[in-house]
Amino acid sequence: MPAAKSATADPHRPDAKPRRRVGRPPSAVLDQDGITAAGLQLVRKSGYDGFTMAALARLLNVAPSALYNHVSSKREVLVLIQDHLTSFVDVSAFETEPWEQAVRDWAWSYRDVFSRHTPLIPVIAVLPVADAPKTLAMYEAVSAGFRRAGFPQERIISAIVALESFIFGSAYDVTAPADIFDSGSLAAATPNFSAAVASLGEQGYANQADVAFGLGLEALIAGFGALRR
Amino acid sequence: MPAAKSATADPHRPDAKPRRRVGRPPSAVLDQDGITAAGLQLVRKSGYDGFTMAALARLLNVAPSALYNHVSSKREVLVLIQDHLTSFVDVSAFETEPWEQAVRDWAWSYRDVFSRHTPLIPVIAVLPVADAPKTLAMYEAVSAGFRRAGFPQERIISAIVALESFIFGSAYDVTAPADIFDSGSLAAATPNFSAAVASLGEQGYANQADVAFGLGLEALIAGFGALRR
DNA sequence: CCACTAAATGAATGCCATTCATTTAGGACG
DNA sequence: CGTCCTAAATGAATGGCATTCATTTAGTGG
Repeated sequence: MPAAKSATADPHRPDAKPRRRVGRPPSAVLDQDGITAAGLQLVRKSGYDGFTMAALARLLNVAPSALYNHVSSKREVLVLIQDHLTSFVDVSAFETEPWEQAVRDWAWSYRDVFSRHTPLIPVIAVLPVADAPKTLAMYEAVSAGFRRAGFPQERIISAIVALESFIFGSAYDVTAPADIFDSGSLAAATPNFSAAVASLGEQGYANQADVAFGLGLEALIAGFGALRR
Repeated sequence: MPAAKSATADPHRPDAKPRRRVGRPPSAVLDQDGITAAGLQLVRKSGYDGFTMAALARLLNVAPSALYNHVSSKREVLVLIQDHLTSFVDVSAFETEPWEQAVRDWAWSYRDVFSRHTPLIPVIAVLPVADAPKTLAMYEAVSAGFRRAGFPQERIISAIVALESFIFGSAYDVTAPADIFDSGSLAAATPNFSAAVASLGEQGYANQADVAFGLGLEALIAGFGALRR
């Protein structure tokens, strides 16, 4: 598609405005894939605060109301972005690695993807899988891996849900400020907690959030591994 | 405090309006505790969608702008509510029960409280503890329990963070629709996943979310219990 | 060829958090 | 006892937001 030539008024600074005349255009400007791609681009540039329907429309060189011919709400755009992001979660290890390592690789990848998109978590967590085909594909790959590893059928979903819950919660941690556990002036009143925080700081350790995630993940893998038969 | 008498105009339906004349009132109408209590009441009645500064002001019989003499933003009200709710989390078992049971009781209680307040989770997860004294008190009680149980000092915070992440993620599950795993028309393409969902449904089991939470929690307790010395 | 429907614009609408000027009252200090 | 300073209320903006609606134009199926 060629860049729209400036054919009308105001040959000034702010270029690239919805310079298109009223009425249905010869060929459709928008579709769900394009909206999804632009949405992701906008989020990466401006974050979820800057992600507004108006800004999305501007990026797509379209009037805001045009978006509503293709999605029914802003929430639906978020769902499209979420589902697209899920295709970046790496499930390949379920084909190549033993179960423990596959779960480990998948979980780290899943957490990393959504730690940069925590505002989507409230959306994902209650979204029917039928509304998100790529997400469903991820579940299929993971479920298959669990079945092949000898998991009893009726425990597979519960185990995945538990892992996912841990992953979502941990994704928030990644974004927390480094000094989140500074008790400040109340430190004297919380000796046990403050001492624990201090001794954690003494280790030159890597990322605080990574340590906690690794610790919890290994416990879950060990615990769930025992369910196999 | 006696109900404000109708002293002015408009003796019509909508009673209880900010019928107070301009200027500083003889004694302060608002304070943070009152705002917190009204906020919680409003959330219980109208949910987080209905929780607006205007609605909160109406409940307190005050103009919306008056709130800003006591809090700097809506987010601060949410923080006040969050901290207040945390005092409902039961940490008493750390004084009376063995470590495993204490963690179990605490975790279930924590999840139950916030499963009815999931919109607070993004706020809590990145909130410096110094801004939430009751939350800090909870951490102190839990840390003390871990120390007494023989946990190495430098692992206590990571273990608590991991548990908390799991708890927050699981709180969302509680609110998910029951049919969230219906794959609908795509079921044929996801045989492993669909079979797992079906066999889960066959058990007459209790709450799906409770089963997953119990499963994950027991794995974490078992895994972390092994760290003690 | 004609009706129908899809896809754009642009102008509302209503809600929301927040700010600001203004008013009034209490308290500290002389 | 008066005079400032500051705290705490009102009410009127402000600007941003998602969403809706009337209107216009164009492609499509009978």
